[in-house]
Amino acid sequence: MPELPEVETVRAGLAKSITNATVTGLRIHDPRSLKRHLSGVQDFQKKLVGSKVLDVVRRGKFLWLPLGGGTTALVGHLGMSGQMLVRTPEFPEDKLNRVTIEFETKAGEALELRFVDQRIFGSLAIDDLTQTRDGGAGGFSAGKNRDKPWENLIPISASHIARDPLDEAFDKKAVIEKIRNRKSGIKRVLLDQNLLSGIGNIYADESLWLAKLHFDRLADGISRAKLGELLDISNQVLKAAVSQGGTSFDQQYKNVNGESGFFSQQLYAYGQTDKPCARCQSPIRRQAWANRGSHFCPKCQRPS
DNA sequence: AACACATCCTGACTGC
DNA sequence: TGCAGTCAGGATGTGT
Repeated sequence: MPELPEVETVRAGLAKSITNATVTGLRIHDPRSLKRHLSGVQDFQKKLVGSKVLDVVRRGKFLWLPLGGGTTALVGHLGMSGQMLVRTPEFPEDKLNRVTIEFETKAGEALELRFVDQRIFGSLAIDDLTQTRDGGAGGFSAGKNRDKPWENLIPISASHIARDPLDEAFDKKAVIEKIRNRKSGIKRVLLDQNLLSGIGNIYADESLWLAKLHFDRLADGISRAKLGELLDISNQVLKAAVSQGGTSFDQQYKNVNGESGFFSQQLYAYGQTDKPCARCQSPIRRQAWANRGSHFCPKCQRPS
């Protein structure tokens, strides 16, 4: 599913419903969803149940919920098909639910967080928080609060993830220089979460269409000015998609209430195979690429 | 370090 | 209806 805008929509939903809630129980329906918690499901349960959720933080496509004393967090990644649904206990069972976390909110209400994931590429884990590499904030969470002791911490398992284009501390100039040192095609570079995070197949294709760049254009052959334009475009696309609650193509992406996002109505390239390019009317093409697909306009986006 | 690939999985959908 | 084939918003470990 989910790239930055979808994960941010989930983050905001979780923050609203379970900040300051306490974990009262755990039901594991498929332990494979906890495979990234290396010390086993017993340990996961022991560290989670009884903890209070202090905050909900995101960097790129990683989410984490600082717990208890603020030195550990529940780390979630949605992979290709993960959903985090917030339900009341009476709400009918959700299909493909892998893990249920039971909460009591500050107001005393019982809620469940259901981790639904068709393909099981997503995961939940408890991880220790560590200082960020650049000393800045770990990630984004609403309401800046310098009193949050976990402000400048990040889960060890996400500490290699670069800042995303919506991050206040995103260093555009530095990222441009790094891109200029890459000999891969520009799309591969855009998808490299160690260089900049949050962009996946949809928003890569959209950004490249808007910038009129072919996905296989060698990154080191693109001017600094053009790369700056591309990063600005990515920033705008991600922001616009966040404002629409993300992109829902099928039943895979839903917010915490099980609702779809609306950004699919504003896509120019991704999923638009054979439809006319909005600029030049040439049919958009889908080309097999790196075990997935690239959507582009063969006229507006030339390989060289 | 950087790069290209294979791999982890299930279910929905298409066409015969 | 059944069955094979195709497709899917991602990260990671591997060998070079």
